[in-house]
Amino acid sequence: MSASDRLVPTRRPTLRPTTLIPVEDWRPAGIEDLEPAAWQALRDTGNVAVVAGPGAGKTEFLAQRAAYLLQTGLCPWPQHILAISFKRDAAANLGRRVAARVPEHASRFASMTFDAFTKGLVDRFAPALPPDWRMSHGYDIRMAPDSEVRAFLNTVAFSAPQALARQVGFQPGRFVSDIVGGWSLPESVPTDDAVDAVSYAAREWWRARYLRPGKAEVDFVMLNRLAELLVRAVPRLRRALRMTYPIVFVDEFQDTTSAQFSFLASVFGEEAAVTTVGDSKQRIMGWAGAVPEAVQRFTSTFQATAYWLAWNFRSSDALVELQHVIASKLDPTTVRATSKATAEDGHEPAVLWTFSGGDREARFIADWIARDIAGSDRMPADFALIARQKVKDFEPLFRARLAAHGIRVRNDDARVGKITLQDLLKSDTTRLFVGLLRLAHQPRGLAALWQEVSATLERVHGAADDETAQQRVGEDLSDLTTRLRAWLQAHPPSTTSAADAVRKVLDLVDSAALRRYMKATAPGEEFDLVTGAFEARLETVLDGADDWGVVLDEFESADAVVLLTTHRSKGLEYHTVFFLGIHGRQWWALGSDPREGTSTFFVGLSRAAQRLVFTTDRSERTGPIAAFFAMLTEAGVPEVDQG
DNA sequence: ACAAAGTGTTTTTTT
DNA sequence: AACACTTTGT
Repeated sequence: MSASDRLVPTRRPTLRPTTLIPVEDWRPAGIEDLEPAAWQALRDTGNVAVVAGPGAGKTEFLAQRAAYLLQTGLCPWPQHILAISFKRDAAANLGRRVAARVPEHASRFASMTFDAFTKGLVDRFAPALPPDWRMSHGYDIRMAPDSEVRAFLNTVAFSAPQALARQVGFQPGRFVSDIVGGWSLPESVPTDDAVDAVSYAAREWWRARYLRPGKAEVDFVMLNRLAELLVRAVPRLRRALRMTYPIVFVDEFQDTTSAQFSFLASVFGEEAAVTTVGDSKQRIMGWAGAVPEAVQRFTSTFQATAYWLAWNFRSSDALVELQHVIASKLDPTTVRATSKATAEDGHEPAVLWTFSGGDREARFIADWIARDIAGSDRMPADFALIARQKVKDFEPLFRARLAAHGIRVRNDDARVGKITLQDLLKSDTTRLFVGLLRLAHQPRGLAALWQEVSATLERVHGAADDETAQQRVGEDLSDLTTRLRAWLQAHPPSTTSAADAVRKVLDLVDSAALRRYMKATAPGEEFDLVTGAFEARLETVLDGADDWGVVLDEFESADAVVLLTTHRSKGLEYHTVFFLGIHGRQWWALGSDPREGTSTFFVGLSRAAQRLVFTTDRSERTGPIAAFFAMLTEAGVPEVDQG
């Protein structure tokens, strides 16, 4: 999808709905009911700040509010709702949820990331930038590494006028997010040096990377600033945006950066009805530039009404109780949530296990998980191993100990070739290759996968709206899988190299067309990097396998115990969570920022639906980490020494 | 050649 | 805070 398609949705003409539901008759679809505060927030047509703790169903709330506004005509045809998320995953999830709830209105719900939206504006309207900021040779996207920011700040301190030289010593880690992100571009580039340090440094930054001969170089913060300038400088654009999107949603608002906040205020500050959802107790991106009190700032700047959701659909009553102890430390005014999840019998909800060493810990937990799976209908994917940082260090031990029970471990952040496992597994190229191999290996019973693969191939060959072309793609796919099947049968995994397998697949598909398609639809996803990583992953999983089905299962590791950082775990949930490494070495930053550290602790422990196991070693419990143990004691979490 | 001193990293997403 | 790695000093 190109940027212009996203900005003003033109995919296909939206049919005007014939029937609208009267406001008083509207009922939520797909769920039983909403809590009273959610009903109020849903019906509030002004700016709304929804404060919702873990498990409150933020995505569901937004989907229901979208359904309500679209079905009752409060967001009248042909106007759209713009839903902004931070991650692509979250944007896609919300879009899918709305499509499931109100398919007839889904085309008027635009769910995208902040960066996709601002980049789309820049790409479409760059020629309308004020003369000083006009691009002559396009731009490249490149994030400056910390070292480069450091070097830049040194140069600036050296070249700055005497009066400013001392003040431009900005923190390199915060410079782009706070200083560049907080500086609104003036319509003409200031020529006067005798300004404040912020304007001086920001202008120099733009000079070095953007206002230079040749191709400009930008990061997403700069794209945001350019988009904000465009909307400010081109009144017709601002009007068009407000006409198209009278309703705006922003998810995970506690993580909003200076630039994003200022963009929202500038574009949708008046007229549009903005709904934000978030939980300041889960603000763990402060170090990356999240503004300290985004929710409060929103409420005052946008004169929004705040609503507090108090139901928890995720966690059992006992775990909600535990969460409340920690939540109260972060915000003493927090109201205790009400668990709407059924507590399973026979579980100890929360416990602290102490171990004498990492190997002992991995073995004990692996045995425990294996026993639990054997005695229940749970799967490996119901278990998560969460740690504050450096999960890579935990990986080998847990992998080995769980493998002894035939259980896989997946670390989505692990490097495969030059990308992460997560990026590899999510890539369309990978999904296509794995799909083809699966269809070739197992010809029957994979109708849904056949659908997915042929849909991808139709898009690759531009056959989406052409029935004869679609038929040809279908025939080609049959032929391709037949030939690949013969090859797989002749080449068992044990005697095959990953390089040969990748070469075979690339040989059978129209790889030139695929490369072109990927370049157009996923420009950030380098085809060669993905195929390289695909080969690397395949090589590792080929090792010792004697069946292609097993190889593919191992490749995807869809059903595996996941190993992830607390940050990555945000928004996810698992039946059983092992929160590893409750000690000072993992939590070294707790002393310097107790608020953010405690929030990180809160995020991690609130992922558990039924069972939560904290683990630690026998090291000292003094220092800042003592606060965690005090909270666990206060919550009545028993401690068991497991040797 | 080796020790001391210094630096970077840790938690991350966005086309 | 703690560890890995690099640069500097003797």
